[in-house]
Amino acid sequence: MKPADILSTHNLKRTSCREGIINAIALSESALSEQEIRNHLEGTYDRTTYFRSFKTLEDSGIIHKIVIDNQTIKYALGSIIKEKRKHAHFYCSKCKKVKCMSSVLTPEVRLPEGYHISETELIIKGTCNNCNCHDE
Amino acid sequence: MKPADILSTHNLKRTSCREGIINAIALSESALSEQEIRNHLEGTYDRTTYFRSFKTLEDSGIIHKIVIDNQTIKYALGSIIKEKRKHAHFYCSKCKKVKCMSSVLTPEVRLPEGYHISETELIIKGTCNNCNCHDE
DNA sequence: AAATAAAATGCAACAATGTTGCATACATGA
DNA sequence: TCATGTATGCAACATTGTTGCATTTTATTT
Repeated sequence: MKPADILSTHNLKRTSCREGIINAIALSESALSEQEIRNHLEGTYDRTTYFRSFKTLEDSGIIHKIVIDNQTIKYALGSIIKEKRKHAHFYCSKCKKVKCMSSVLTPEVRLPEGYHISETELIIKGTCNNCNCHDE
Repeated sequence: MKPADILSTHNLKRTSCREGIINAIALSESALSEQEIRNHLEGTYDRTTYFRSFKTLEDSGIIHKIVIDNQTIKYALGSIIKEKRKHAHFYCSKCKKVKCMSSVLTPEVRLPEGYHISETELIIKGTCNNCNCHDE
């Protein structure tokens, strides 16, 4: 599905910024930071526009935000677009890339009486296959 | 073990700020944000001092940082102090408290060939027993 | 107890991100 | 094409992270 269609499907207006964001993320095999997305886009947009675009796209489930630590925020396509189950995210401390690990699903946890779960995040940190390969 | 002893054990100088931080966290049943810790302390310290104190204490494993999202950062005692295994953290979206869920250990994940794991974080979001109780 | 060396702190300055209000520009359905 | 509801850009401000440097403090040595 094209970025434009994704937006229409979710009753969102088609704007170049939104389409660009979706496109950039869709083309990348790893999750992207705001900065990385900005570099991919042709047009130049205000920070506020990115902020609100991310929010809108996230609210619709088109993208999802992955917070590695408070200085490392990445965006990937949401499960609505890529029919994926809830998966873990891997952060490589060398190349700083974040990849969705579709082979690792987030566990079904059991909490004490009275707790309600809305969301579970599993973040794995380490070094990726690519970085380890170059080392040897 | 008292805050002062914890510091000595780790070859760190005893300062009121560090002791205060450890003390505040130790007395709380939930993880604390910088702001919450600051409110607990008697003395007033510069932001930089907090920043560096957290870093030092974290490097020594005395405390650990829990990043819920980039605007919600909490600190809890490290596993060195409380002999705990790596556990999940629960974030209540109502009361905003973060609790260490010692009953839920982080899973042992298996990644594709070439990946090396240094750390695994499991964050569960939802509503806690206390908040759900008051609802009904 | 005083001196000293090493380390912690406060202050200034700056970067990145988050966030809101408001005027203006734009997309889309009629 | 027009009208309307939105999206955008700009300004302004909050929070957190981060570094350099001068000053103060801790802990050790005399």
